[in-house]
Amino acid sequence: MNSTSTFPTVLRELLRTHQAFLAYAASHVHTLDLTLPQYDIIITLGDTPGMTFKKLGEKTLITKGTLTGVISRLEDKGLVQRVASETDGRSQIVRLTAAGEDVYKRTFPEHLVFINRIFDDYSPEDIVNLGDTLRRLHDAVTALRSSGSGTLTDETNE
Amino acid sequence: MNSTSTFPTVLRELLRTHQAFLAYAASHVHTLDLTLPQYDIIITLGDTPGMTFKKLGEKTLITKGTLTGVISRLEDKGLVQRVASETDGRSQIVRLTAAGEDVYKRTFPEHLVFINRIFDDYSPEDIVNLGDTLRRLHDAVTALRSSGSGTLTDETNE
DNA sequence: AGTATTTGGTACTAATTAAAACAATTACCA
DNA sequence: TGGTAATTGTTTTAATTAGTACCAAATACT
Repeated sequence: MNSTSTFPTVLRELLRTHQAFLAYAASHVHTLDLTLPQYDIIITLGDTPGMTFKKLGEKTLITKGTLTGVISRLEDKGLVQRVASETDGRSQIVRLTAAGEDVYKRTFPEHLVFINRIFDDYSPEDIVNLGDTLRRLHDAVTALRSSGSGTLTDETNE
Repeated sequence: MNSTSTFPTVLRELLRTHQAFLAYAASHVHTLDLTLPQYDIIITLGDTPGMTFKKLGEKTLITKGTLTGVISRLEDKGLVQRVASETDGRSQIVRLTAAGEDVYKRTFPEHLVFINRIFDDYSPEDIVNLGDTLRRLHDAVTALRSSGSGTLTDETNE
């Protein structure tokens, strides 16, 4: 009824749902001896010729400082490699090694099946509505973030 | 169209929305020289006589191992205190100190206004629908988690 | 009573996270 | 052209996170 009720209820549900999804996804990824962010990198680089740290961070929503560590650990495992960009002396290109490609091709299809099992009871329309609902909330938050009190930049997609 | 499209689209939106909300909330909480989990503890303990580590973890969705560190840091700041339970020798009761109560009473109302600004363009019905949508997704995930491959217990809400 | 199991909290490790400071490079612009 | 600003990735720090092992207290079960 009053405005104080929306915060604890609705937004806790957002956190709870997010956590539940991460735990579910991690239960599969951990069988591959990879962490969730590490696997996120693998599937983002899959079927691409590699990409810049900057673009990789935008796609995976991982901050550049964090990304350095994640990539280094994947490099130690021999799954990705850094290549200096030829056009920009500041940039590093990250791409899968042969071993990384192998992990991607071998595990991604089953990962997709595992994840999509969540939506077994969703109709195509339900999924569209879910996406719309989340996008609206996202837009409502980011609209405030730019005008509010933070100094965060508005990171649009590509 | 095919099933591979649901994962990257819809679930990325969940992560993106979650991150955007955390960044927005943190922009306010950081002005209080507190982290988000720390402030979460403060507002959870506010208007209560204190509660057990276990219950505090359930309400804030923070794992017990993590909770020990967060509470210790709040204790160092003089905002909460540990009290041994009188009925159960294993339990510790965590409760706000006078200083903690003061922070809570002084900042929570404005925090609520800050957060609820997100829903300025939402009708009461929109908010109910948002909650329902998130809860359905949460239930879909946890239903799999118990039958799937993890050993996680089903933590129902009281 | 007496042992076994469970429970509540702590300690420890590896990884992620955000934030700020930094070096190298590029872009801009007057 | 020369100097300033912006960008890219690394480094460092403090905090959170999940997970495991561990300890003490409480409960269950003979």
